[in-house]
Amino acid sequence: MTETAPRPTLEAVAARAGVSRATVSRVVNGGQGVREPLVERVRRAVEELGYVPNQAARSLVTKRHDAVAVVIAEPETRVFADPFFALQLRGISKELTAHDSQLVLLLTGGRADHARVGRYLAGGHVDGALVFSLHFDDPLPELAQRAGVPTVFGGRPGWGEGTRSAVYVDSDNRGGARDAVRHLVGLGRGRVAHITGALGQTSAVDRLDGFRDVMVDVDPRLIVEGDFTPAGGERAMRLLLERCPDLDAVFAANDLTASGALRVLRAQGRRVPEDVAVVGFDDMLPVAEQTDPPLTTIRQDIEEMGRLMASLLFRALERRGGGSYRDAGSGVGGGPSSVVLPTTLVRRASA
Amino acid sequence: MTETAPRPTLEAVAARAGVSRATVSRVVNGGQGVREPLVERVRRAVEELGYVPNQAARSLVTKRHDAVAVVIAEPETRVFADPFFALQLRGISKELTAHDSQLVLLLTGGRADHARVGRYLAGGHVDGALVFSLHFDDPLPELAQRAGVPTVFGGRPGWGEGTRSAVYVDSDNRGGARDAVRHLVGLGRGRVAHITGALGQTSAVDRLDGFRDVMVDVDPRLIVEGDFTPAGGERAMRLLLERCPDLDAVFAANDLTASGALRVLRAQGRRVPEDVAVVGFDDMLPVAEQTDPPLTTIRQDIEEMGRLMASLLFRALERRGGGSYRDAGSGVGGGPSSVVLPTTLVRRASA
DNA sequence: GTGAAAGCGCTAACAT
DNA sequence: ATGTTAGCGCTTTCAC
Repeated sequence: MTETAPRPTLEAVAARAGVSRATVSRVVNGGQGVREPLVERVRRAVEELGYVPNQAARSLVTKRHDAVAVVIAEPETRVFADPFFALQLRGISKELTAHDSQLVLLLTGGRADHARVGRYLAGGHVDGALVFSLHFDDPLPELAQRAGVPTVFGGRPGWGEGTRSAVYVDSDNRGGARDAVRHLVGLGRGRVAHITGALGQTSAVDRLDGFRDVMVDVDPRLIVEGDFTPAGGERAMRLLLERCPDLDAVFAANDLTASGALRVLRAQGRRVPEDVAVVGFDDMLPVAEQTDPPLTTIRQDIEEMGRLMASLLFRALERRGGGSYRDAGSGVGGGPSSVVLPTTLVRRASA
Repeated sequence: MTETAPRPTLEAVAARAGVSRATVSRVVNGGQGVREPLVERVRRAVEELGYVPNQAARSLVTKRHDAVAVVIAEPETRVFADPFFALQLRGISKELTAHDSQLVLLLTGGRADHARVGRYLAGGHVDGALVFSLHFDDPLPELAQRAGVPTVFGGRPGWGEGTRSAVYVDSDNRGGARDAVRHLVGLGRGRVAHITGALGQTSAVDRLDGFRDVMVDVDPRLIVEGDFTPAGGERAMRLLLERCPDLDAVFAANDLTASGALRVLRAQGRRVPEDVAVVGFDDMLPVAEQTDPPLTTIRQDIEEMGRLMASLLFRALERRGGGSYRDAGSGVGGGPSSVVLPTTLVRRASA
């Protein structure tokens, strides 16, 4: 175990350098308006003492934390099983680094954690929050709101109370779904099935809506609920083949679901795409390119979504000038507004 | 974007309840030694104002943060591609929740991030740190040490300067590897190959040592370096088949590596386990059970490792009584010491 | 049992 | 350009 070194304070550095605390503070924070010889003396003292500013003390007065919370409303197991989050975090991470902000990841796998997360956000540990994977009944938007923490959502939140003015970044789920289904129809398929995502999330609902936009009056047995996991895809596919052995195409709500469906199709001797054409959603490379056959899917730029979320958050932070974020943006009009990113069809072998 | 509510302070609550700040503080922190009617009044005021303590202010005086940093020295893409981390985090998460501590995840994908992580740790945001996936040249142990933050490592750290007294939790990598290789030998295999992990990490080195313990004087061409990823496993397996077409068994440094190796073996028409027997390491269920054929492997209880790391950290925190951790443990003798967990062979179809 | 007051370590006016 | 000083919001002696 590491030793307990009693950390030196500003005071100590000042004493050592023979200057006032204010001067040390100035040097530590960029050294503006301090003459060279003094800067040098202070720097040396800092070095010798191994001084590092106490952030709690600093935040107390500046109201800044240089940290942003990323809240993911899923249990660890799902978060880490789905490459989706990795990509999104990557985008966020890049943007935060550019703003010299720390990324603080909070996973909230269940009701019990919510209180803790709420306390953390309200406790003033972070300048803002990026919240993902919201479910319809989720209290998180409320919590963030009441905590007074500027928040940007990943994916359109379901309409909760205080969510009307929420800023979010989303993909054009409905439009992408329409493209996927039109592609299948264009291939001459008439019995197109849909395995939905977890319908507690707007992305799943939107994709279902897109499916329906094209397949009006579809046989309801051709729609089965999944949950965005491979296992869910397998289950749904089996059910589908049982109920509608004559289906000739499947639109799966995401690539993971499609991969499960493909396994079942192969196991039951259906050839893809000859007998059944399959289209996924996400274009998660490690999944879509590894399936057999490789997956035709709807691409969304997930990393960019993450980057954009962080970027919107910083824009908001600058506007409100919270704490010392006083290099406020030009700030004409209201805060930043939501963004919906386009999707594109990526054709591989499965459809 | 959420609105900016000016957060109420202790002072405000005190005024509203008609008591002193001290009393409010007492109530907020458990209400010991305050009479019932007052407690009630204060509670109501807290409720009405939506008061939440400012953690920066609190930490400034208590020196406690009720938060623990988990530092993973890998880029996001790897962290999220490897179920290993998910499991470990799960164990940690459980233990932290039990201690009502927040988990703050810091990913450090490159040299550039190290400074930021170091500053974060030294800045006094957390009570302790749990550090993973260390590489030999990693400056992280040094940083944590100098930051004066109690730290527990996941996996034996390579011997850096200040690492002599490091506390860590590890699996018996060497012993497990021996078991794996002995199992293969017991199956009558004579040409046993080894695909190593990333040799910059002690776990990979220890497993290689275990392999060598059993296969003394092994043909050096039977050892190929991998990197703990499926792609690395594929690459290594191809090289192995080219150099030693007569090999009849493979011990892969982890399950992910084994899965890559299996793909190549199948593609090249080798039957597993008839022609080539394969053993992995980790017993990562989503991987080991899904391969074709299911993988014989060495199980380590990863979740338990995580739980244990957190548990050791808390024990250390209690001992040092840092800040108000004054319910110090019985504290006889030195701090907690490292733990090495046993492994077990899990037999499936591949060997 | 309750309140008054002294800081925790830092930044930001304000003086000089 | 540098120093002095007043807090930031909270906990914690110490009196009452």
